[in-house]
Amino acid sequence: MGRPTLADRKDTRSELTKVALEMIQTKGYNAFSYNDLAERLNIRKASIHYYFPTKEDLGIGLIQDRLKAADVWQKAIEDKNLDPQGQLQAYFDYFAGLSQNCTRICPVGALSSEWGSLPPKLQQAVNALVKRHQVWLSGVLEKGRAAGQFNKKGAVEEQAQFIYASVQGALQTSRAQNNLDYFNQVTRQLREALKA
Amino acid sequence: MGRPTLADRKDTRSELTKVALEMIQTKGYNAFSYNDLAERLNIRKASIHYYFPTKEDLGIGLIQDRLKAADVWQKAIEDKNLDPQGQLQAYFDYFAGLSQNCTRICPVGALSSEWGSLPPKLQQAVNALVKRHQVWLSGVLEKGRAAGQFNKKGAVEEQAQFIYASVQGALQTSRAQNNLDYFNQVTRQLREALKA
DNA sequence: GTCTATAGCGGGATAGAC
DNA sequence: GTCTATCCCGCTATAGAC
Repeated sequence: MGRPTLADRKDTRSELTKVALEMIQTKGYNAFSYNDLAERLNIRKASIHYYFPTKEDLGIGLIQDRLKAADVWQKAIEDKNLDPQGQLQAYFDYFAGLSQNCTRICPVGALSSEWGSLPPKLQQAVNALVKRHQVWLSGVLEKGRAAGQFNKKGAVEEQAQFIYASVQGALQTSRAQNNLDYFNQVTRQLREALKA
Repeated sequence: MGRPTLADRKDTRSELTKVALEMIQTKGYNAFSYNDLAERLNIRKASIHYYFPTKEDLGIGLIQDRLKAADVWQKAIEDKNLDPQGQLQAYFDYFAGLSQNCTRICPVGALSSEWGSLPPKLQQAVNALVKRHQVWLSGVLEKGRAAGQFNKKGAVEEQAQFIYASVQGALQTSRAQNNLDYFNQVTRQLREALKA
């Protein structure tokens, strides 16, 4: 382990995925470059290839980071002992916070919109993350049904898809309208639609 | 089937917006080039600048085309004398068809996801189209409420936003999962949520 | 209205020094 | 691990002939 050149950076790799994530959320996958990242981190763009030989590798690595972050988030929620209603609300709150005053959307939604231009392995990584979200939502719905908090219209998996799609679309349209109320109105109606 | 040639092209401008539209729907705004368009139309890329001096002009022109197409579609729906329920279903059917077997999404959703990389005037054009959709949806909901077909939970504008966001998100996730049932499940649940 | 030719820039990626 | 230097490519856009 060599001495870091820049004293204020602990982990270049995680800084890279963090900034790349932000750029995907704000501009999209095809609108940022290694040069953009290099300027933000104050390094040369060639250095980025040490961590991520190709941009595809960077995209995949970044999505895998989100997969781990989802694990951490889900465990943290578990520890709060919220009821299913509260867990669903925490999910909505997470995305409302991610929005950063209508400047960012979900990276998965961003990548899904550029689907046809993504390398297949990156598509697979995105898909795995979508599945993870939907499985978690299905679990929450299942528990909520048992607790009498949610209705039983259709399979939980279908309701999970409904929630997921609506949240993604709401984040995007909310940003385009520059109005976070848009997002909140959608989640309010989702809660209503799921009520027992 | 060969490419369109000079002989069977009636209107280069409309061919350009048509192909650019398709590419935005499949790959996104930042993932297609004038060269891509030139190859598809079998012309040289410099010729495209005659119609659209900049890519921004092309994007705006293409969205304005969609605005006109929305007018035409809405008038055609009017002529069918469908009840509000039927009009809403026609709206869903329109997007299911636009999906082209999970290869395309709504161009507005695509552009919304790349928001931070779009020129301001293109953002404005996109916003106008979103508004048009939501105003139409609000009108349908209003009539449907009067006819006792829809519930009156919240303002029609809020329900219109809910529908719009869910459709956009459903198209995108449907494609990522390569499963058009995904889209249909979401619209089914939307109908359920709106029921009187 | 479409062409050829090219300017000018920025993209991802690599080689090799340190 | 980060650097400099560089390659090759594709991009948007322009000039000017036809």
